[in-house]
Amino acid sequence: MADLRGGDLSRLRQLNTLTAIRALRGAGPLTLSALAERTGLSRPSMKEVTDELMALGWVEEVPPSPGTMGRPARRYRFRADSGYLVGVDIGGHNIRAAVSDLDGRILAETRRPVAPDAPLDERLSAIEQAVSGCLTLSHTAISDVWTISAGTIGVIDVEGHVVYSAAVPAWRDLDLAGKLREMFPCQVLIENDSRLAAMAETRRGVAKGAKDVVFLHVGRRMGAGLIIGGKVHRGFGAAAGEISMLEEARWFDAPEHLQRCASVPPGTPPEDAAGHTLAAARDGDPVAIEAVERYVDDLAVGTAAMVLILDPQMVVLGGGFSRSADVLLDRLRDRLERRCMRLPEVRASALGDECVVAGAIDYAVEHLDEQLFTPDAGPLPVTR
Amino acid sequence: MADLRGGDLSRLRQLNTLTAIRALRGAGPLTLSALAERTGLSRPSMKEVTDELMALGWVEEVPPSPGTMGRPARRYRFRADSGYLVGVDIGGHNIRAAVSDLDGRILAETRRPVAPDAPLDERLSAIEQAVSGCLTLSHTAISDVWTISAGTIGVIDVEGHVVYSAAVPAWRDLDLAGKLREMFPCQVLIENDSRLAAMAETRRGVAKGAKDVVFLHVGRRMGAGLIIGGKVHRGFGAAAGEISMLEEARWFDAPEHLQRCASVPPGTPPEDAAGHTLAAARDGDPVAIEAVERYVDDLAVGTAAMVLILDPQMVVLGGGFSRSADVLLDRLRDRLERRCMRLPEVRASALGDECVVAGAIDYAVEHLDEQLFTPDAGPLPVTR
DNA sequence: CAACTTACGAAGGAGCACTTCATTAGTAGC
DNA sequence: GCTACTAATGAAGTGCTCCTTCGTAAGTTG
Repeated sequence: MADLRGGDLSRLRQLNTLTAIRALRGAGPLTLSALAERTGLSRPSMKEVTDELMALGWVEEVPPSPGTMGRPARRYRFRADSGYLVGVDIGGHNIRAAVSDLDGRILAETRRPVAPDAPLDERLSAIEQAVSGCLTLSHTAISDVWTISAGTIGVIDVEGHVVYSAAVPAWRDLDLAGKLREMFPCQVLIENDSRLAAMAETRRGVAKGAKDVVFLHVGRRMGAGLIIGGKVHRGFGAAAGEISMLEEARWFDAPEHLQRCASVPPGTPPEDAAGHTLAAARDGDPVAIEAVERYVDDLAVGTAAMVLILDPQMVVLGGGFSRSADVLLDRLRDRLERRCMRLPEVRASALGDECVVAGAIDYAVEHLDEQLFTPDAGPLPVTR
Repeated sequence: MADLRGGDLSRLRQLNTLTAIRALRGAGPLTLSALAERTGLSRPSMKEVTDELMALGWVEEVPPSPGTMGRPARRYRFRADSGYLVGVDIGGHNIRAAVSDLDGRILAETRRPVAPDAPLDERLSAIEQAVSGCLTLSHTAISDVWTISAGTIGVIDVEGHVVYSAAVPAWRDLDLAGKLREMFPCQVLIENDSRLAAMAETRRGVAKGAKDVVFLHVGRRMGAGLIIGGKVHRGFGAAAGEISMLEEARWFDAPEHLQRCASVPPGTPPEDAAGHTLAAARDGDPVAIEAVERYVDDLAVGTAAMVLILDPQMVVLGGGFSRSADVLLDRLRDRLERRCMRLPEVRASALGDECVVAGAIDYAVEHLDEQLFTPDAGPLPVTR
């Protein structure tokens, strides 16, 4: 019972215009006939629509492809470069940023280390530097950026305030969206990093096309991102996926098994300890294997809870530890098989460290699509 | 990226026709002007649409309301009685059935007891009797029934096969939808009972309008139904909500605390034991209170898992034990507050034993709406 | 260079919704 | 009982969008 608005004639045109854009996105350059066939419209009507879109700057003509029979058809493509999107991953130890076109194709990427206990100003200026760095790399002006989309640890409310963040002390109660809006003159979106990573997996990763996905963000901290019905699930208070708060789920302290393992050489910096244990387990060190077994035992409890509650199509293992997925995956699968009714596919992320940045960009793309393809949004804006 | 179909002129008309039906549903009889205003169409256009709908039998004229200024406007209403829906609750001990009109208003209801260990044939014939009983009560012919929608314990796959059912032995591996199709000459829908009850709560119960709801189906067996984004969440293998399978969630044996309580008089039939304990706790019996405390302790673990994972707007306590919600609700709220990040609203179902039947009917209504309001479904069928 | 293939562009036609205006059927006041 | 007022009705005319059809243009192939 969403809207009760009946259709005007102009609305039909609007609908067809948007359908044309939609058909041009993703698919490469298309001829008029191909477009007409895909959308079900006749060529003359399609012509009018494309003319309008060209005038508005959403679509441009590309040279016809030679070597074809008959008169060469003119081809049109979506001008993905008529605007740019920026994704930011505000992690504890690193700030990553990437620039993409409106199709979400990443053009440049940067990374800046930052201390976990750095004061707020330092952290914010690292963000600014990371963003301007990748803008420079991709020869893009900030004025051409339509949306900046950032992911960070913690619970972020609908307006972009950080409600809660265990990992970054300076983050708490911060109006992050407001701060970023002061820094950049464009639309700002904020989301939880695990949710963004989950999104990236369903858009461009191993879970491409899956509708119900549980993404495990495993590293020195545990997080989860849920895709339900093909959409990111935020929850009523934007706190969905925080299963690590539940003692019985045994997630909170699970990484300790890896970090405090006796096989880690003394003097190893704490951020590398778990990596050592996982590597040792891969090489057959029995002490390390024992630690990994205990780690996966704990990981599997919270995961089984999510699988039993949601019955997803796939569980994706991502985050820092997913580099050692070969050590973890079969063990996790084994535990889940015993605990769950139906074992979902269990796979490792293929996106690695870029998953949050990519997800932030995918989130911005989705936001753009929603703005475009919501019928009641009024006429298409001019892009130049 | 759902459909790429551009709009035809006829599609615009179709869209407006459906919008008109939509506006007439729920809202009572409407005048042409009122309809036109709601849908945004002009009166002349609306007139054509209503004429068409009258010809097809979807809408009928009602006498104009007297006592109004000016020329009395003719009024139209949706013919909710041009078809009927039947909802069935196939429980362990009872079969319930109800007949409703196309708006989901329940016209008649019946109940037939059946033994939990009854053979398949007996159970199926009880279903047939329950359905024909309420058809007789409401003076409805089976040929006027468009859809039969049934809810039952267990995991039901997409085609209506029972994949798993712990409670009803004869149920396992049954093609329930097929059996019902043999019995009744209409569309058949099958769903898990907890999910249907959850649906009823968001359509007509305490969770009306809420988008994310966890429904606890508590009684001698534990179940859960999830509403996510306003829709019933089935899961990829239709096994969502089966948290009681997880040992750590402590749901499976939770009812034992109530059933084996020392305050239950010896000789009480097992199905009444828990009711006794809950009643005794209400009266202040310390032994019973102790049992209830332990019960809610366990109930809260699995519930907290769902709340932390999904962050719902509301938790609804339903099922047999919800009659004693006054004893349970505050205790549950207290536990959840301690365990969860954000305490959702916690409320008791107001629908009682009818919740599954009502949900089955709501499910059928939703199915009908989807068929009607999916643009690509072709022209409206004639209803008479 | 001729024949063939394929796309383009203009013209004519149909369907749907909008606006406008005279008409009709009631109620309220004298 | 008559007149004035109100609000819905029905018909006519207009505009927009999309469709079909047909002649023309721009290539490739033999």
